[in-house]
Amino acid sequence: MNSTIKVVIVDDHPLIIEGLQILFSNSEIITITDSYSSASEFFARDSFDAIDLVLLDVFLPDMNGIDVCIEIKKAQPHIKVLAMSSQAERSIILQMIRNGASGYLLKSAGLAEFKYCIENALNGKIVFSDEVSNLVNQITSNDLQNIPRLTKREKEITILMKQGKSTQQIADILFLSYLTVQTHRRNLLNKFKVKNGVELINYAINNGLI
Amino acid sequence: MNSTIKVVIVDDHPLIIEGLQILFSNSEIITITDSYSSASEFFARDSFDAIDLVLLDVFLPDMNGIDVCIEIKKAQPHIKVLAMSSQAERSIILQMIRNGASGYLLKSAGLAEFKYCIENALNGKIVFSDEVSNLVNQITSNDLQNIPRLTKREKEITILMKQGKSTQQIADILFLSYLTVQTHRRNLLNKFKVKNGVELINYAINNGLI
DNA sequence: TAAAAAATACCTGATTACAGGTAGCTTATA
DNA sequence: TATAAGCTACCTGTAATCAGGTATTTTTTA
Repeated sequence: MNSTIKVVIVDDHPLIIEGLQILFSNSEIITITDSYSSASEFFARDSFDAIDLVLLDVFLPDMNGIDVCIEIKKAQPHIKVLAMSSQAERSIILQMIRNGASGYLLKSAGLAEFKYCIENALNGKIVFSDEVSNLVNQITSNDLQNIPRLTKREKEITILMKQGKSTQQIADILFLSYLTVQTHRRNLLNKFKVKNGVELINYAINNGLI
Repeated sequence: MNSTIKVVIVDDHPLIIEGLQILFSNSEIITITDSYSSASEFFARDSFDAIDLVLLDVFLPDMNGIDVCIEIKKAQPHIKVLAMSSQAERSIILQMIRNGASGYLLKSAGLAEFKYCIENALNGKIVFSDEVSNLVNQITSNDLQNIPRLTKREKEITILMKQGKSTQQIADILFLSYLTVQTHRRNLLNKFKVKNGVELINYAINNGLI
């Protein structure tokens, strides 16, 4: 029986993958078994049984890390997910943890932190790299309220709004009725309790929704 | 005589440093001679003569990459500077190049891109990793002219707009006439050649104006 | 497969933003 | 001290957004 921890990496930065592989190449506890540069590549795996933990980049080219985390935990609850990012954004950290992630690491974390966090995540702990810990400690009840998520259509429309497109232009681009886009816009404003498009975009950017 | 290219890394991500060192460990052309995790560590070197190129992270804990680049090029013009970042922000790319950097690489770039860019930067070329190239190619005459800067009043109003405040609310907050705020809004849209407030805010954020 | 969520579409009225022009006053700066 | 740049303010008309309600169809999920 093999008792090493089997870790896969999902990150679109080849350098990070290289670095992690070197880091754990001599480890008898942790083995990097595979690495993927996109979410879809990862999900295309044949089997997920032999995975103990996923080191997951928060910003991937095809999906955002929160959605990836949700999908992994839904389909393979035995897999621990450790989020990695270059920046520590409170809202993203919170959403990750809320959706089942075992922790959040900054890529600027030291090598020892990586090892420590992976091992402790496997033991069921919620782990953060040092800088993130400080942020997490500052979290108030205010931050704990759920941030509504965007549906596929809503995301499309939000991105077009961000580009300065008008309701009519968005309708033309997405082949929808002007009235449908109007409805989506209204739903978005209600959903996030904002008063206009400018505030909506600002909120969406700050919370990593687009 | 030694003809290898001597490269130093300035980056606060240990993983990236590891990755780059591995990447070039077998190279006969490129040698990583040193690495630093902050700008001040780098500037504390005894001598800069033996450096051909600096791989410079744009976001460092103590200084921003643009200022580091300016200092390097001022004190040691013979050193080529290659900027590295996780994100491709047009305004930062432009400012880097304007201040003497030889190129801009995304950390998500492939290993081959890193090699290619370092070698060509040494030959005096301006180099970009693939994704960045696309962005740079999109730079139109619109972007090449200097980005207009915000006046004090305009900045106040832009920030309030970002918060979702209406023209009337902004007028109340700043003790101005509704009509005055209207004029400022119009000037802002003209100045940045955008069509509406959403686009304005997006532009301002992307270009570090607010 | 039934229930819930998402996407689609329409109507109406009120509010706000956008676009054009004009102009006096203040504050830097050449 | 000119001259430019910035700030202030007004008028008018058009276009777009916001806010309320309703409702059918499709897709997802329990």
